[in-house]
Amino acid sequence: MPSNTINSEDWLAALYKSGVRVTAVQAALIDIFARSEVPLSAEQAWDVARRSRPKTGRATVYRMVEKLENLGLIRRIHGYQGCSHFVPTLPELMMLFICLDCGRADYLDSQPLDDLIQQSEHISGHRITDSRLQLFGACAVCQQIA
Amino acid sequence: MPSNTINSEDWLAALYKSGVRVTAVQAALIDIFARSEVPLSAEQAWDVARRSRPKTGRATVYRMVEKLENLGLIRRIHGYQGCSHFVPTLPELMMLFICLDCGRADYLDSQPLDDLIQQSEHISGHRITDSRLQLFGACAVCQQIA
DNA sequence: CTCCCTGCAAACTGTTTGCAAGTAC
DNA sequence: GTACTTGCAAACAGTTTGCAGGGAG
Repeated sequence: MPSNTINSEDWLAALYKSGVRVTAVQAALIDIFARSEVPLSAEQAWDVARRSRPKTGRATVYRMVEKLENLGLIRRIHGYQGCSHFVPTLPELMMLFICLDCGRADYLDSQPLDDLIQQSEHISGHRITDSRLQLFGACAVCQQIA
Repeated sequence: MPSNTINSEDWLAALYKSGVRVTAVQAALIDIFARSEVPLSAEQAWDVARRSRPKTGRATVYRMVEKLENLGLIRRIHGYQGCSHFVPTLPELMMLFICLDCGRADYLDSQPLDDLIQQSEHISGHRITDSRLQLFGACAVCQQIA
């Protein structure tokens, strides 16, 4: 299904630019998030990281996740299973669909959402500066299987 | 601003109908959520509850919040400050705006969201069974003040 | 009278912090 | 060499669980 194509090198470059020192742990973590087909929590990322680097510290992963989130490279998703899972951020595509069967995330064109927000701003009189939309259901593939 | 008009009696009736025993603590908690102008966490609801009933147990509040959520009387919001705050559920109005200045919640007409979801279903091929949309910004009142 | 609800305390989970040693630059 | 990172262990916060006593139906 969705091809969350992320370029690890871009991420490393972004980290470097932000003044963060680029280390092996970081490169590993970035790779883990970039490659994962499903949203990962910090805890899960830690588990994966230890498979190749057993001595990786838990706190390191949590700190790294925080940095990646602050830099906007990963994005926290707010869903059924809690609010501690992250997906790589794809530029300008914020509308996220999560399949409740296979767990995979798909990024949808967010233009309709932008329109909706503009419309709501007009009607309500509020100034809307940020939004979170998550969609849940069965993805095209899982519908076939079921 | 928004008038989250909730009828406590309806809630108690819903509880009663669900087989839950109606007690003083429950009535108090329902009142707290119904009256609050801002989303409350279980912890915060506990704090409020103890003002009038100092011996109220923390666990009781957590259990009660869970029940109210399961019954659909309150709804967890997913926002900036975390994902552990709740607002009373207003029937059929799921689109929630949270003011980042005053913290208050406003319910917007969710029809546009329903349309958007239908549209996305068509385009993506996924079957969408649930959604979470949260909007953030400055409410009409806070814009005046600033 | 029965069973659910309550309060208390302890357990648990996910996350954060402090610190000495290590490492990028 | 300097300052940011790391791993470890301990601290922490929010939430859950077990249990004995109390109250609703």
